[in-house]
Amino acid sequence: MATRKHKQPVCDDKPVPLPADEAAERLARLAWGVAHPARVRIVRLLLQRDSCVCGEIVDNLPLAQSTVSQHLKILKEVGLIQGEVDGPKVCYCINPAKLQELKTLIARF
Amino acid sequence: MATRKHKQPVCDDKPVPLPADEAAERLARLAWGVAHPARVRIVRLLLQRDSCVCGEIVDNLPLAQSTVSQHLKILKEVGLIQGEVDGPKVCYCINPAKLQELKTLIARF
DNA sequence: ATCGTTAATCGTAGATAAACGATATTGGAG
DNA sequence: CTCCAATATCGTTTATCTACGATTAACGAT
Repeated sequence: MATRKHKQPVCDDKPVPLPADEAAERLARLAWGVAHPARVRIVRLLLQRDSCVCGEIVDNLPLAQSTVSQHLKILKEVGLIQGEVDGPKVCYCINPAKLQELKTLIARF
Repeated sequence: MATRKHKQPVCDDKPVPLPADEAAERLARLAWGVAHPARVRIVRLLLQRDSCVCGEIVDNLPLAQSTVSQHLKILKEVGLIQGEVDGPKVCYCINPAKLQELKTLIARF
């Protein structure tokens, strides 16, 4: 996608379509974070209980522990959640700022 | 994902975790529709011009016509846009109801 | 009837995602 | 120090996405 080698008069009438592109990528990335039922449920769960040990999340999803761990990783990478090590456990919680950003960007659609 | 053969007491204390799951899938599917920069831009474009011939969309994206056509197909499948044949051209427009649904579901997060 | 334009579909290649089991890693208990 | 429980990571398999060019289908106009 990022190569941009086709179409577009390159630099004629329009100012340039790139500024909108960066915004599009941020929104796409955030949307992507919740573009899977398991991840939607994880976010919901974290919002309800406000914080949640990984094991609880696993128990609430019909997925293997390793799979859940991967989804958590994705959500972390996107920035929607953050995990804090608490002894042998890891406590996850929502990153309100990022969630708000997602809400705002979608709302402004 | 859909096989559900791990974890969860299957059918004990909880009424059943499926109602929430269905909602999660609807949201995930809608989010998925805009989980790609090109599709975000298409939606934006359609909102600006309120209707748009396919060719214009192609001209506004750094992608081949066939690729754009695929993204349009995805957006159509998700229900966010609809296309109407107009002679040899196809005029796309937003499906306001679906977009609203997406907004609402995200806002209620 | 044929041609040119527009858009969808086909076929393919490469990248990424999703899921799992198995294996490491970490930290607290004994 | 050793063991156990909780997570993360690895390796693999299968499926889906993304992108492209080429082809097909649909329509208007000549």
